[in-house]
Amino acid sequence: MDVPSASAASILHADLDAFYAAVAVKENPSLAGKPMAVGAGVVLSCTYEARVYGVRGGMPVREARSMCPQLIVVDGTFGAYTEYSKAVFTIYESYTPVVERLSIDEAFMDVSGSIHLFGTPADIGRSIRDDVKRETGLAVSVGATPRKFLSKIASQVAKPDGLIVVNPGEELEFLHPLPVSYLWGVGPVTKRRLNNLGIHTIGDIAATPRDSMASMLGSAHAAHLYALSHNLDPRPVETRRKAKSLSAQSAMRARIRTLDELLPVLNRLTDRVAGRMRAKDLSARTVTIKIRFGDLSSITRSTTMPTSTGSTGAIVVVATKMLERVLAEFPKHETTLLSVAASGIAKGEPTQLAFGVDDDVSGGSPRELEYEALDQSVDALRKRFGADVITHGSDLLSGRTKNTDGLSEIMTND
DNA sequence: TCTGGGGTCCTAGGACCC
DNA sequence: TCTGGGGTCCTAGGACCC
Repeated sequence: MDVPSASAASILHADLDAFYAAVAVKENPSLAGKPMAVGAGVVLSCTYEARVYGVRGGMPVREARSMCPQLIVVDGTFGAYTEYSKAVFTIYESYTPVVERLSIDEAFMDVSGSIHLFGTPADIGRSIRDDVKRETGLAVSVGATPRKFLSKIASQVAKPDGLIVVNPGEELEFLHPLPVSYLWGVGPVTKRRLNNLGIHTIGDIAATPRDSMASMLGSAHAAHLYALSHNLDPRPVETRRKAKSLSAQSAMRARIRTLDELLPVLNRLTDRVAGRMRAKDLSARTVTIKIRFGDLSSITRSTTMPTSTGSTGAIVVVATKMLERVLAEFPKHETTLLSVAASGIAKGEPTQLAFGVDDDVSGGSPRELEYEALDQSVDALRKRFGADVITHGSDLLSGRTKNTDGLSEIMTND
């Protein structure tokens, strides 16, 4: 009898092939077999027919077109992706309850408890691939090994439309000949640094003293890569992972410089972030804005509040102050991207009223603001601050806020 | 001719507290 | 009074992932 053991190849990594492009083809079969890319501005995903020409995800659409003039580009704004993703994850969950969602098209599964029901990890990998193809028409590549990071590598090697199983005892033989870029955490910069040290394969990392990598990469990064190269990765498959931050960003084609032009964007982004937080009953303490300039350099500014909030109004207040600061600091710069993020996320905060006190009515934006989270009624706030205008965050954003007497302004959001 | 919209983790310096 | 060490929090930047 098969005894499920921790050393079996029982961690699966499943990765849908060219997900966005594949869904686009399913929705519009006339695209089948043609070089096609999904994206606007940059390529999100492209068919294997397009990859033959060198087209890759992340590449500007313009560049992709120059490599492959007959490339068909569709914009990915249709909403079928989540439907397909849900159908696929339902299949995964029919094989094991231990499914860790990495993204819309990627998951880890621990099938060690499913072996007595469905067969070996290799059997399960084959069954999942068959089910996904039959029920959704999509190809999914699967890696099955004893370790998370190794399964992820195996599924990459298996692409397109493949299955690779690495059994206990075979890991290093599989791993060591591969180029370093297969490792999670090795991007262009790290690859270049490693290559400069004469390190090209994962086996080279394993044979290099940690200290000589640490001086180039930092100690944590070096230790991480060294561990992976020796097949050390104790991380379990986790079914639920709490979000640590939420963000929204917007790239701007028309380059803009002034606060007046940027504020509507800031308000819209903040409303998106805060709305998503409230929908999940979350609140956050730290607000970060990121600005990218015309020369592609970027800066971030963050503020940590004394307490968490999910209020659009409170976040707008804090973000606006930072934006004003940045514009004063870089007056000549064009802004090409603005991002608003909330981190330090907590769950189930009590009722909050975030408020700002505006003692300067001449400017369009609130100044000298305080913010707190209060468990007080609006009436109590009105008494305390003498406000005669109470506005909701959404009113603030739609521009219907009235700064009548300018005594103060209270923004609530509940 | 410069490229979207989400995320995670790490580092380093300074402030502050014990 | 001076000096030192350890720990935590905050800010800013950077690399990387899908």
